[in-house]
Amino acid sequence: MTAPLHEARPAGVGRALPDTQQGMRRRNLARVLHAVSAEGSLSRAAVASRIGLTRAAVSTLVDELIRWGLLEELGPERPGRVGRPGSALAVSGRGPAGIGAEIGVDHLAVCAVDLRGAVRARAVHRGANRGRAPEPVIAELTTLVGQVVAEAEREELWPAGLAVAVPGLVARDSHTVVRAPNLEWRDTDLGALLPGDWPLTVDNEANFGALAELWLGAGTPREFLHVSAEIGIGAAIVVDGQLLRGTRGFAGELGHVPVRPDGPSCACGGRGCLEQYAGQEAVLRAAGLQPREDLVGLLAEHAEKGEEGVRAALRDAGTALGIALTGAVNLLDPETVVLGGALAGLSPWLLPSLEAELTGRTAGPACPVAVSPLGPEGPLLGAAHSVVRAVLDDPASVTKRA
Amino acid sequence: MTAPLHEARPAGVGRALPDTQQGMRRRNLARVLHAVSAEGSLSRAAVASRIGLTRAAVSTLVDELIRWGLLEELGPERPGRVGRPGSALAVSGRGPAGIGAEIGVDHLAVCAVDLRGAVRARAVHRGANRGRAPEPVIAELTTLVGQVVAEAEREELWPAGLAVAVPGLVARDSHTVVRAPNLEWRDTDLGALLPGDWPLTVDNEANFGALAELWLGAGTPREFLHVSAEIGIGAAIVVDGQLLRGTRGFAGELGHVPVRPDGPSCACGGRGCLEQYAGQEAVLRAAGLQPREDLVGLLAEHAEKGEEGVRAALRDAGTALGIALTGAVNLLDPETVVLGGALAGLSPWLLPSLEAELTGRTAGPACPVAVSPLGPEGPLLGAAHSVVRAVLDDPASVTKRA
DNA sequence: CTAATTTGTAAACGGCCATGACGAAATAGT
DNA sequence: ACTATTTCGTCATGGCCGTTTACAAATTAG
Repeated sequence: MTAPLHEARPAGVGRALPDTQQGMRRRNLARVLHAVSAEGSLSRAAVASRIGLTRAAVSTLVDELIRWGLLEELGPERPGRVGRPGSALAVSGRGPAGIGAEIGVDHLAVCAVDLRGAVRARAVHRGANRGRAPEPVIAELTTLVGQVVAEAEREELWPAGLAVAVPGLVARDSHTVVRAPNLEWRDTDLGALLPGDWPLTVDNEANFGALAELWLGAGTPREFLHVSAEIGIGAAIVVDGQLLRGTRGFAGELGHVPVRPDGPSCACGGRGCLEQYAGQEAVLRAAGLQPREDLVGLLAEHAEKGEEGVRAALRDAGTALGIALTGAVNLLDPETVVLGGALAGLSPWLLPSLEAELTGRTAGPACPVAVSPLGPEGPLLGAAHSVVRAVLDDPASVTKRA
Repeated sequence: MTAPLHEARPAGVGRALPDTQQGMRRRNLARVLHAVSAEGSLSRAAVASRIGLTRAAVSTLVDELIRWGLLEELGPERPGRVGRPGSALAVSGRGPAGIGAEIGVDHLAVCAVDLRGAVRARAVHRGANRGRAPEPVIAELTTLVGQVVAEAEREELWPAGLAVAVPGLVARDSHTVVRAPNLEWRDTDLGALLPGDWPLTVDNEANFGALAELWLGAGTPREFLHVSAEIGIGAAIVVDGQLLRGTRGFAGELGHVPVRPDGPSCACGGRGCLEQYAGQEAVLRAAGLQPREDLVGLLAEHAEKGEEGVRAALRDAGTALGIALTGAVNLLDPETVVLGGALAGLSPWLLPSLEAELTGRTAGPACPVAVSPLGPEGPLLGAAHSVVRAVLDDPASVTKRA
């Protein structure tokens, strides 16, 4: 059977560039870089056979990537087979770096990641940001960025872009934070506040967390649901290796999926939304605890001590999550569900009831549920890596800037 | 801000082909054909400016497409502006044709669609197929296909492929019907039964229906949810102009989204699934009617007469649908929801309660709900058009076959 | 030590789009 | 009516890019 090729507007490098010889070259540069990056170390001949070009063509492409400082020659490979050994190539550890930043409710963090994916510099600033005006927060963040950039530059890296993860809604393809309830920011344009001549990306921390899971997670599928609870409960949906954002960018609002249609009414206008059962406020209330800054730690502490009320509250939250996820899994048929963010820390008490609900409501084999190994680092790493991926996906872009 | 190019494995023509000059040519041929097809009639210069190539390049591409019989020269355009008028090009009405077939519970249908999208031949065979063995049904279908192909050939069309819509689950990228409850077929390989040297595609009728909506619907968005009820209740999810199939191909199982978690238990193992409230059986039972062949007609008749029991049953089904769709809309943020298949015919009685539920449970503007204008024709047209799209997406493929 | 194998590179080749120029066919202005 | 202008389609030229072919280098097998 012939593979169906239905598609009208292909995404990514494949077609965003005009289909001319220059575009072709540019895409092939990306393919070479991707191949080496994926394998860690590869000879020219290996790259050629992997991406379907000839050795001669790959040679010229590699030359160019080396000239741009994106690829390095490691020297002859250890010969295991007959024939002349290849010369190992690796992605450079001294080229461009992705700068990731995170604006948290109680901290700011910045890190630099090189093309190999290694974190090469980082800086953290603790301190509650809830209710503070954007300007001083961004000023602090700017100095942190400056520190990290300086440290990266000492290691012969240069910043290729800045990506900022924020705990709130970000307008699609913009730098504007539409609403960040936990910071109490509204319609804040970070582009105007952040200095820098680099490309800037601003996105929701949940999205970056999911992307981190996609890029860094162990044995990561290309199709999964990444659930996190920071502000409300959000699910980032990854389909075919890409984030599903929705028409208005509101996709993934798992928190307002109806769990019990006649349940308590919700701020969204609905009734019995998941957030009424598994949201932070709801769980705290059910557990009979007073809120403080580190809610996850609070809950985990008490649950650890074996307090039945707290455990029951978390169990019930898990059940509600399981019901909502059953719906999501039936709709999307993902390979796995990953619990990230605050949910990762509470998973010991959430998972049993969650999985019971999920398997009980599924005919065939239930969708496996995993806990994110990245934990709270996800968003920051995802942000930094998003910049790195941009370079990997279009290496020519690094020469297009002064 | 630079557009993020994140993507690792791009889909479609864009990268499936090796990135060589031949591939480039092939993609550009597709772009020219797409442009003309989208606009109906276009001059070479207009195509050039639209797809970003030069007039000279487009000229040679057009020449090739004309030589292959995919494009036609209509003659000089009516000049409205200064300058020499262009020579209008149109997609040929005498080239390849897509043959679509539908295996329904009470009918077989076949049609031929030309590259312009016009239905040029069709044949229908009424008769209940429930419980019949696959072989005689396929034999009947084969003769219908023969008739349609003969008729198409009289109009100087030649079949470029056959796509079959079946009311059941089809294994991904295969010709095997895993399960078709209403036909009572299991693990039936249509590839072995259907003759022909053409490319064959077999898929679920709901999927083809959604694709028809995507390709033929009025003002069709690239991101929507197509809900249909044939066997069970299914939703085809279209994201960025492509069908979201899920890891195992089971995506879109709206029928088993939990609506009332403590409701009646369902064959799927869950409780309170949508199907328990809006499935055909459930609605019939609630309406107090005896099943017969044409269930939609039956329900519509009685509802039309104003029978309160029937209307109430449909109202309740609409409510349940609304609850399930609220969850789906929150997750996916589609541009619209389209009711197709049996639901389209019953929409007058379903819509009010469905929309009430959907708007009541949404904070911002609710996702609009539309009724498919294609109605029962959807799957058949979608199947035929899928073949046409395959040609449009890779015109060079028509010369690659003897 | 020779034959076989594999790697990387160089030169010639061919395909494809861009560039620039030209004739053709329409409109706009005088 | 006639010329200038604009736009269209095509042709010849040139540059870019991957392929093909050939060859030297480096390793293993015998």
